[in-house]
Amino acid sequence: MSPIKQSTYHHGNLRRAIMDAALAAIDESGPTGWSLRELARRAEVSHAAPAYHFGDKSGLLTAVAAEGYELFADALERASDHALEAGVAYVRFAVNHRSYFAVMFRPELYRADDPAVRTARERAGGVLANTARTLAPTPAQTRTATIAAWSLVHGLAELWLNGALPESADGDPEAAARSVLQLIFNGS
Amino acid sequence: MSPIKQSTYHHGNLRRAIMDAALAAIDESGPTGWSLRELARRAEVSHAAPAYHFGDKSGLLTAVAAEGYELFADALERASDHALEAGVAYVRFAVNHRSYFAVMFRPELYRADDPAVRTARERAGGVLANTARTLAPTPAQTRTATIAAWSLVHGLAELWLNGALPESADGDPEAAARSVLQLIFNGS
DNA sequence: CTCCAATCTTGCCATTGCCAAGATTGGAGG
DNA sequence: CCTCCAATCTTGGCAATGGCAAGATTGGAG
Repeated sequence: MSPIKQSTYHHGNLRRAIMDAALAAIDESGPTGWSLRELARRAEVSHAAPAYHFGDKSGLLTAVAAEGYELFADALERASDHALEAGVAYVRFAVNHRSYFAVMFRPELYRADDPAVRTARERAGGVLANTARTLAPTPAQTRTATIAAWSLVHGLAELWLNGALPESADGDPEAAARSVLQLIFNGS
Repeated sequence: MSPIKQSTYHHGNLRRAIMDAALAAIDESGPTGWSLRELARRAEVSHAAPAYHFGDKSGLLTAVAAEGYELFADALERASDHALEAGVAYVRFAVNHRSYFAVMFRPELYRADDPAVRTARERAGGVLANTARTLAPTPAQTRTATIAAWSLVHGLAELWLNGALPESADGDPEAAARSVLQLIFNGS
């Protein structure tokens, strides 16, 4: 709008802007339904700016996964007092941060052995394992119970996100998670 | 090897050959880790042969999803006598046919409203719902129990496939499914 | 034997991912 | 205040990709 021509060069760090554009794009078209150049146009940067900050496409997704696992670990920690609430938090995170979630559990899309990713993922895994530990009827079944609980919430999140459940059209994911978890934990 | 130059034109129907090449490629690099032209080279056809048979990339994945849901429904039907065995069959299908499975539950990759896909998916869903019906403690919880059972096996399959569980490196997915399901169903 | 529709190929173009080289900037050091 | 520099960002270019259009080949119908 200004009649004075602005510089064509950006100065601040565009890294955040590009990440946000990527998250928005993933939200709309899935983790692979967009191109780097399209992203650059969204963020109003040159077509090579993403490559400068992230190396390449899988580098960008690596950063998304790392940040995602950090946020995920935070969210699980906040609810780790009660196993049931932690399960609800798992599903809530998946639904409210679907861009992160859709990348995190598709290791073929990014460098899963990246140090930042590995650290964050292990932190989240630790919280999860700790929370699930209380669920096993006997100590010998700790591992099986952990896998069962994890599978339950992860499966619900995935089915909800990809629209396999009719409920995901208009329903409330947290309520669904709560009733499923109550049925499994308490038999009611 | 033959000294006589073969015709450069294929005659039979290449559709099957291209599908198989696609399945192999998906197996190696995930549902989006390959290109149509790479596929054509694999199947030793021209670079436009896939487009003739499937229209475009998402058309090819639509065909994969449709065939996948058919095979999936078959597999579930064969085990539908016992809920637990049906659950094991769910996981077994995911692991043994990961190419299909990886596409089926990513509707943003293909045309989910395709008639063939829709029919096959509804058939599989029917078998699943029928099998799970016996699990609810009270009739009012039928829906919740169905979602719970589905989530459990689906989550285990996903976690196993993307390597989130350490067990998936060398373990036996069917055994894992069986112990998880026994713990949830029988409490042991 | 002729012809045709289905099948498959070649040719083409805009777009993409990525690399190399150039441009611009704020800030450090004098 | 000036110079210089490293980080940041842009422009330019190339091979590969997806998809369309047009041409080639074939088995089979009549």
